[in-house]
Amino acid sequence: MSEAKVMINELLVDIFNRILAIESEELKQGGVKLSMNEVHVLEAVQVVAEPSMTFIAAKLGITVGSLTTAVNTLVQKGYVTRYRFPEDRRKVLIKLEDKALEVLDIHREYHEKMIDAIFEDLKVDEDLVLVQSLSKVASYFKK
Amino acid sequence: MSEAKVMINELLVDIFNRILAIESEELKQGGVKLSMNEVHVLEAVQVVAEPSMTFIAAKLGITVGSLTTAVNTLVQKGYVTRYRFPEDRRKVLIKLEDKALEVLDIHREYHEKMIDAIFEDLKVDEDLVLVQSLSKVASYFKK
DNA sequence: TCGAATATTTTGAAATTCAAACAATAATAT
DNA sequence: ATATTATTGTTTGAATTTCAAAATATTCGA
Repeated sequence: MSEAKVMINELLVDIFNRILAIESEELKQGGVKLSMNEVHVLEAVQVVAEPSMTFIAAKLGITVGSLTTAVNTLVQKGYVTRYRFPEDRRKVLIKLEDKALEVLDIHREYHEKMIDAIFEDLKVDEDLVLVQSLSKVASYFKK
Repeated sequence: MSEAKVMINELLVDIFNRILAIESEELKQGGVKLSMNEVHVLEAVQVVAEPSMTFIAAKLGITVGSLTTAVNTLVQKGYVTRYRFPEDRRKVLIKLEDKALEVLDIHREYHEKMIDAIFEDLKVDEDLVLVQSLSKVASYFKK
């Protein structure tokens, strides 16, 4: 591997290893009582086009069974509610309650700070390269 | 947030959510019986300067107690051994056995394929931008 | 309508995690 | 030297998270 490749690899591994612990710490300081796992479920519900169990689980890379238990506790804590999708009553859709939206606001602020740190000092055409590079990583993981 | 920032954010979240499941699948197909967690422990042992429990746990972003249980099973399965560091007998250092090195070879191949996919079609000066951008993300997470 | 396919929950068990208590060794201060 | 404090790691006890497989409900297609 070339020097740049070795570096990219180490950086990705490092970021991956640290990100969860640090996000978790940030949330705790923001007064949020949920685990990172639970917050990521909320985030996926918000982002996914149709928030059914199957789609949310796919977005998170976990099984639907795992998601069921996660949603159980979130429902119990009052962050989300379940409802049947009228057009296809097999599907269970998840709705975010106000409590969840507050948490997601705090989490989004953290993400924005992170992204700003990345973009600091980058020029416009460099932004483009970064977006394209990350697109490649993402599509590599999707196929 | 600008459009580029929104995209970067979504890409990072996507990559993060998928990477574990896919790495795990790749390993299974390579005939490796270990979980991704266990493989990441081996990886950290290999990378860290002095493979003591504290340093390895810090590299992984988990508590030393959690690492102890992970190392217990890896010792039991014959992938690593523990030994006391003579210069400071409080420290327990971890040594990779041949079995572990084989697994890490398979895992490294996967990482190389991933990195190659990223670098495909990128030009040299674009490589530099990517490295610098990721360095920023990494240093953001370290401070 | 009947059987296959899809969507989700339940079940049972294993893996992973943490915080706090405990034990051993080293460093510092008195 | 010896007591105190700090560092390093393991153990404990409990909670969380995960999965695969079985069970249930609904929809779709023949």
